[in-house]
Amino acid sequence: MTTTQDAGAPRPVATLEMVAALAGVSRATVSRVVNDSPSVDPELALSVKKAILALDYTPNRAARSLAKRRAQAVTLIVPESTSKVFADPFFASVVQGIALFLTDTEYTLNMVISSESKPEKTRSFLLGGNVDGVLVVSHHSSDHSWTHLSGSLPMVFAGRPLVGSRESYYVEVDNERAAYSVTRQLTDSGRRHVATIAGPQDMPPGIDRLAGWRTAVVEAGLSDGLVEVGDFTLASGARAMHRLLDRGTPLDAVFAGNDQMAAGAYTAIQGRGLRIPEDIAVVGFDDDSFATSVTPALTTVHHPIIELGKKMAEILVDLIEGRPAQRATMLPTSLVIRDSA
Amino acid sequence: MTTTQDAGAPRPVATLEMVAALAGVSRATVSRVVNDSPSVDPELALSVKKAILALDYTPNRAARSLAKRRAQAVTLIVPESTSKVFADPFFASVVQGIALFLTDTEYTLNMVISSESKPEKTRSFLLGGNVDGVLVVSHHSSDHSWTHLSGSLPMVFAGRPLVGSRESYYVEVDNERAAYSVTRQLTDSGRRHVATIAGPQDMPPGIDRLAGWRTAVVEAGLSDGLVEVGDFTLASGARAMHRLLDRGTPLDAVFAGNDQMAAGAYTAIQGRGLRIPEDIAVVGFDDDSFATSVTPALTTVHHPIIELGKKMAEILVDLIEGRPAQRATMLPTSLVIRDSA
DNA sequence: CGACGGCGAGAGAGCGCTCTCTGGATTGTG
DNA sequence: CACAATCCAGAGAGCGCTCTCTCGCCGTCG
Repeated sequence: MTTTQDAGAPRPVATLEMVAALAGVSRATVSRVVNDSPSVDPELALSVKKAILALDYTPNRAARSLAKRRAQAVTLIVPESTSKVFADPFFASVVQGIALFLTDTEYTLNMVISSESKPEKTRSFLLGGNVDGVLVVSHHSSDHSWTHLSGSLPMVFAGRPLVGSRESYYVEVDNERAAYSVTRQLTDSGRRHVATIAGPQDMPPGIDRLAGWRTAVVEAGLSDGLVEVGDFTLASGARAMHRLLDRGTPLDAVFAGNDQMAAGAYTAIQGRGLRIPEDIAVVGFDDDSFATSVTPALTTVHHPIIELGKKMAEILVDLIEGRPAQRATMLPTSLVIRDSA
Repeated sequence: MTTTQDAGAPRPVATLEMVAALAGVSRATVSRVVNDSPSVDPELALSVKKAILALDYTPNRAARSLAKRRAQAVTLIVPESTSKVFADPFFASVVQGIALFLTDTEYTLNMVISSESKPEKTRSFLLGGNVDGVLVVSHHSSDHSWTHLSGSLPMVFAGRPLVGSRESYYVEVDNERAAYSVTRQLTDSGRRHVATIAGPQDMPPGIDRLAGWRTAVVEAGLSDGLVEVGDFTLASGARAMHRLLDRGTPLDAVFAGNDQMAAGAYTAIQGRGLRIPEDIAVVGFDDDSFATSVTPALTTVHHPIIELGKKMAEILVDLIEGRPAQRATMLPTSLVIRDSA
């Protein structure tokens, strides 16, 4: 019914000045209280706080950034290719972790989809002083197109970048070790024909998890030839499993590079009338929503993805604020034993 | 207190002033060129543009917002409950659509996870003039906690809000009609025992799709008693399907409220050795990644989710800029016939 | 008892931009 | 040809905040 007349009702936002007036002090003092700097008379501070409450005052971000020459914002870059698999539970959880950490800070999270078509736009946005730091989340290797920015702007990656890892800040888990240990779960229980559905071999997690599997099977004196590669999607997992099954060689266990592919493997295996884990044991990696939504519940490696996001944000904020941080951060994983192996 | 000796390298960002100096004009003129306002001598404009290029100038967001009294930013609210199912392909695609639209505008997208624990923080952030508009995406009904803000701030919802839909702006598809038509696909092909796995009955899509199914089966003279309710997750779809199968009554077709639940139904059906579509035909809703990653490929309703995100953003920007917009926007759906029915 | 030091609060100068207002040049009109 | 209307660029006042600098007050020391 209402004719939307512009941005709506007069929204009388309180300013620092108004608070100062109400509290009978100078702007500077209010500013000190707001940024709880030391050395403000407690009594005065109290009356300022009351005024703030009374006026429902919120500092204006723009004014603050302008004065501070700090954007008070960090940007999450979503490479376009990733956005297609935005639905990846990995991505989703990382973002969640990041957002969770940032809500307790002064930093705002903004998101840009970096269209490969006009990277210039993204670049100038980032370098234009609109952002204090950058987070890059992607499973893919292509995003190292951003690595070069890390000289001019703090940035943190999810996962070890394929190149330039010595100069970059990143957070990850020890994929290789975790893959090794979950594969051991298979070999230790007597499986003799242990295959793997590996992730893309141009991505560190794909590479490292395959390496961990290989170490385990070789150590157990088994063949390391049962490898098929997928792309971390459910469908690719199913296809890879079919190829494995079509080889006609014995097969009694498989380690999938992530849970989505494991779920795909399930449909292939069960579609052929085979049982899990009786005929073929399956283990995955990530412990995401797929792990528990399949039957039987998947034995997998718990990947602390939300933690990973939080940690990334934490490191970025440290960097922005000039605190020292270590370049590589490893988060612990743990084995989650369920019913599939 | 860290002596923030700004860790970042000297980042010599160009200012309007510098551009003006280089071009030999006043700041005002540069500003006019940047905002391509009319009435600037083309020749002058050209030299300004050259100066901009030469200095790699990017307007400072904070300064601009401060002067304009516009944040030039829109916020996406992610209710905490949703963030748990952030991996929902629906959510992911909507966000993608939003981001895609906004990259071509002056608006920045920022994301907040509204923790139910401290809604006050979110509220004051939104009302503090840090944001020009709000987008709310959630399958759930709880987010109408935000509806009351729509008086003070333009906001657009994904999907019809359960309450207050007359006063809200939202974009959606005609769930009921689409559900009707996909169910017709079942009844028209001679299925006589058409069940449904409905979504939550406290969410408009859940309600409307069930209604569409009901209309179709009643119209075909069939029973409308074969209803089980799920929560839009894969696992719930499987459970609901099992319940349907356990009824012991004849059943030769099922309409799942979304593709994820349809995928869940697949595992239940195939797990019992029944064939799709020979024994039971299955149709879904959304046409998301699940639709094509299952075998046989799912017949479903194409839900233009990315478009929906784009449209939401478009409407929000219209609202912010004072252009008129209609409250309810319906996007067209289409039937996608594959192999499952 | 005067000088000095320390500390807390105020004054005021910006931060980089927008936008209204003004003034001068150009064009149109009687 | 004088005067008004038109147009366009420049001047300058902020937008709301931070932060350095200054000042006034008090306690302490010589």
